[in-house]
Amino acid sequence: MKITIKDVATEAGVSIATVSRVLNKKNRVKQETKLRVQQAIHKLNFQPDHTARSMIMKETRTVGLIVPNLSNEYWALLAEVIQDKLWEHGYSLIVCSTNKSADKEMAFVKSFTVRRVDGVVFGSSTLFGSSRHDEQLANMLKSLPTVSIDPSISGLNSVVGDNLQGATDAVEHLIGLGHRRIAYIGGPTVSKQRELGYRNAMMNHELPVLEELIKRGDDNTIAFSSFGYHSMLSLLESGEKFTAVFCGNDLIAIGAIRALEDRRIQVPADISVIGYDDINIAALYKPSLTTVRQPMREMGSAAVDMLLELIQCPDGNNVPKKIVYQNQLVQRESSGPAR
Amino acid sequence: MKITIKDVATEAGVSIATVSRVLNKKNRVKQETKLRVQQAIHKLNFQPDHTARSMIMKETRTVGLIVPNLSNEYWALLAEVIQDKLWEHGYSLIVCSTNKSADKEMAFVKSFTVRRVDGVVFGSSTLFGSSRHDEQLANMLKSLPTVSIDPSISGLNSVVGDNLQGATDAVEHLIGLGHRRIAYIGGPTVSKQRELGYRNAMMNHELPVLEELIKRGDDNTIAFSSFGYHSMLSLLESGEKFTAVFCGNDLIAIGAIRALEDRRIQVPADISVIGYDDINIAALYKPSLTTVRQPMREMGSAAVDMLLELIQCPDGNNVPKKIVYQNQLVQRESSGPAR
DNA sequence: GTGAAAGCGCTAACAC
DNA sequence: GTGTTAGCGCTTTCAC
Repeated sequence: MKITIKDVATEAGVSIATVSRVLNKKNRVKQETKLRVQQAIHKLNFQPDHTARSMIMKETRTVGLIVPNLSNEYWALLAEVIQDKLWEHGYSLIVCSTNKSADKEMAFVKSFTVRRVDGVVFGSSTLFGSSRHDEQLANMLKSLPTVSIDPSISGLNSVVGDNLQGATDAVEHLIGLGHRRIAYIGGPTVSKQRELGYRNAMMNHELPVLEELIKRGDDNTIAFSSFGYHSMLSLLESGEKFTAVFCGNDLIAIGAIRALEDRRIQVPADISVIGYDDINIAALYKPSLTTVRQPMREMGSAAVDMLLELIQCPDGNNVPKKIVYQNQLVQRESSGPAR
Repeated sequence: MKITIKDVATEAGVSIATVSRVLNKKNRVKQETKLRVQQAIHKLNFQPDHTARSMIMKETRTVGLIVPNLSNEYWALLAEVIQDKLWEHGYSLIVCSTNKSADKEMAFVKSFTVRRVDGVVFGSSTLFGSSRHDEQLANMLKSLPTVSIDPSISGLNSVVGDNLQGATDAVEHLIGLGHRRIAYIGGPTVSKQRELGYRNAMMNHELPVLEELIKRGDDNTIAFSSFGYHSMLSLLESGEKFTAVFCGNDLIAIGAIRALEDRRIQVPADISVIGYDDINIAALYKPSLTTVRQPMREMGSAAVDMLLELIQCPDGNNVPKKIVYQNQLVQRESSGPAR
């Protein structure tokens, strides 16, 4: 049988109200009774029921997190940072990974409302369109204190990385190195902003954007690295000339490099390759990857700050904010001067 | 104002009990009233309060997970698998990462009891000794339906990988390739079983275990890859001869390979390297890593099965079980015949 | 300072 | 079939 506040009250010879008072250290209790109660608590090893408390206080001290998956380092790190910071403020984190299923996404949010979480952090790479489904999801999200990471959903607070700028910088770095024919391998579920950055840089320098040099793919189930591998192969086989390739993320870049090596093409001597995200392995890979860093720790931390503020003053001004983090080019071995 | 069961009852012109009945589809309700209630629920967009329900039902449909960290692919994958499977059974997952802090570990478990989670999955690489602290932790864990992953704590159900056997196989593979002087780089927080496997294989073949060829390290804060890098450097500088090295995990192996490459030593032509875990990058790395695979998906899935059983029949036979998964050697490019 | 009592939103007897 | 009522374990007025 679980120990309740009643047992403690009996043990200490006081009323449950008094026990509650020492538990919440709000109203002052006579030092002597307080001590008696504390002893009783200790003796019975009483743990106040969080569930009952939640019901009255109308707060669960729980927040929900939605991410596409955890096997992606990017999201795993985010989850870790968020959990860590939330914990410092007394909150627990329910983590949900969608595996890119829109249905699950919806079901998770629904479960968050039912569970009365105090807030939610929404990270998702499913492209937010204006479909019936997305609209419905956005509405559910809006009824909860929510901050969105990465997709910036109109009407919601969000923290995002400047993918457009990061991608532009990456491609301009390539152009600065003398490259003119630059390919782009985007991959499924990669931010459209990155492709846009590629186009932006090319246009800025009046370089033609050749659709033959662009690979996108839409198969969610394929691993990024193998997508990169096969895209590179098909690029090579197309016969189109190019001296550099900008990839939608690091895993794609690694796959692409593998394909080049298999064909005895040197990186960066023959072809330069750039990735995105700066995952752990980027610095360790051989050749180490030139890439663009998303400041995940900062983004996660900022998201928590925003969320906590939303939770604490629900009536605060509700003009949605967006925090945009700069993405930084990290030059390493995989990019070099054009032949 | 939140919509409650009362509002629905009023709207539908029935009592709250009837609403509850259609909600729980237990006792049968007249088709007609049921319809009226459902319409009211829909119209008011009523979401039954999970918190209130939990209090009565004495179950929160929540389980807690403790892992050292999420930035480690190994644990991230585990968390993902567990969350996924739990969700299918209607449970949510609270994820906590300890960053190897014993204090946090304890605090998390305490919060789990307070939050009345229905069960906990405990994964931790902190070596379980018999210290005062560990004993206390084990006791708290035992008061909850718990299954432990990796450390097998006496008195708890657990699912583990056979690190001893996996490591033995790896080193015997090296020995089979003609290697005689084999080094071991263990790293902080790496399962002791792996070192034991190394020693086991050496002994099986009557090969001397040279302490000079063993690197362990105890600095929790250092990244595995850089630990591998520096350990390899120090091994090289020690002047001791060796033709192969078995590493405590893949990241350490990658660090070690980087060090060898920096010294213009070829892998595997000059020195063979083996890792452990078979993380994603292992197959992608150049050279691809010979390693030992821990079947994380299976382990996570088994843990959930065990936990669910524990939760569903708390009075079941309580002889703790342990499921041991074989670890499989995966031969790739980084190991080859001894010179 | 402290206790009695009224709920929080729901489920589960127990009547009718 | 459906309504009434008594809680679940706590916090919080409101008296004293």
